[in-house]
Amino acid sequence: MAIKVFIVDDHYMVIEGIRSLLQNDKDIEWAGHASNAASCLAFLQQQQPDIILMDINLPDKSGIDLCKEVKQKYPSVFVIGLSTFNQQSFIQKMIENGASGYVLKNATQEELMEALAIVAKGKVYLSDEAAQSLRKNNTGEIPILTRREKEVLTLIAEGMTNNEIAEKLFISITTVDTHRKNILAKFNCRNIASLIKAAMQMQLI
Amino acid sequence: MAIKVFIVDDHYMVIEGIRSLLQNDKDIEWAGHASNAASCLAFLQQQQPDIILMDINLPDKSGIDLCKEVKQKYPSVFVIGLSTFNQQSFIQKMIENGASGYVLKNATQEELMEALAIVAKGKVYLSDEAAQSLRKNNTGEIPILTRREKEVLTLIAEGMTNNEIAEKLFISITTVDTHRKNILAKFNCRNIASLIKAAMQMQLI
DNA sequence: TTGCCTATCCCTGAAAAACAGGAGATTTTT
DNA sequence: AAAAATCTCCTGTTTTTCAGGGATAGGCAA
Repeated sequence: MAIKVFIVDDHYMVIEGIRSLLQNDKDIEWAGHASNAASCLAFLQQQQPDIILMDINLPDKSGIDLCKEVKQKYPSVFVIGLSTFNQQSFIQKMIENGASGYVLKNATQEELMEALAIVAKGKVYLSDEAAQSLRKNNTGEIPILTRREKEVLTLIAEGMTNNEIAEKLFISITTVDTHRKNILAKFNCRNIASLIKAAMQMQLI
Repeated sequence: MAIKVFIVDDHYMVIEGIRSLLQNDKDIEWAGHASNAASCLAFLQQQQPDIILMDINLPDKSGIDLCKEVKQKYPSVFVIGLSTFNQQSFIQKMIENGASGYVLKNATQEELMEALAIVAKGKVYLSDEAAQSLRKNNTGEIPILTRREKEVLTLIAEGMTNNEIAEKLFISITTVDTHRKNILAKFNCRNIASLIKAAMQMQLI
């Protein structure tokens, strides 16, 4: 029985690319495509494919969130993350949210077919690069920030000084500084520059 | 006579998508593809296509720089920028560097064909969204950094102190400080936190 | 209730960076 | 060749950040 594959990606050319890669394979059935999370969910109400190839960057909702929602509502549908970014934090998040695989957009046809075959069996497929970046750099875990810390982090990223943040939040400068210190520790960063970079990469800002 | 089209994009699926979009058109001849700037330039030494569809995010060099280089060496080759990002700063830069068009990756087949046809005639094509974002929002201008400044910015983002950067680049601390100062001025940022955020958003890091 | 944990709060002193304001040397552009 | 941009370096002052430390309030579990 052919594997029914559905695609969510806001780039027409990527959809077209995948379609052309899959169309000649008899084991694959093209279930359709969506260019945003909303129409993907609408489609799933009508019918469920076997596998969804899901872009991480969607216009209305991140693929990471969409994945979670889909797996909650339709646990039998397998999700493969699709992304330009070989970022372990993304990969990790997708897997945590129930994805069965992660494939980079520069993957070859063989890789893609392999991923679909393996995931269809209920196993997990990670493209080589993805697996590699998951293994090394275990530092890439997303730190858990408290409400206050998130607040402070956001304000820091907006360019405010400790002084200004303190005034805004009605707390002492030294308190802001402590938060800052704790955030740095959680991110394992030496200074604000690398912190902001890391936080941006993890899409926390 | 068919238009010879060459593609530079590091995403296999995008290349495949475009190929499948173009392959049935008799006015289009597929000249080939490259996945990075270097092999694109190597190809051009052998032969020149009529139009290059050029991704802005290449692994070895930005499409913006590559465009400049290509137009310098082969002025008769037309370049169409290809990108996920509808950012007027990118569009502007590409046009400044001699590109004849800018198409988003979520463009339809018709748009793409139209762009190729118009550009082949020597005119400029901008996708509707691109044109629109060129008109409004002059705020998103990408600052022009010198080579040294880019270098320093990158090291700052990696969390290095002025001192360390100075050692690494074999220049004085005060020089690093000057670069830092100039970068902040160019970005119109108050401090490093907001600078890094801005630079990340502009994909400069 | 007591004890533990976490989030929140605060302090000091040293290090680092930002800011102001200059200036000479080299490379690129015109 | 002249003008403009870039890279280099300086002094001194102010501000911010960093790295120690410690205190308090609230939630939760034994």
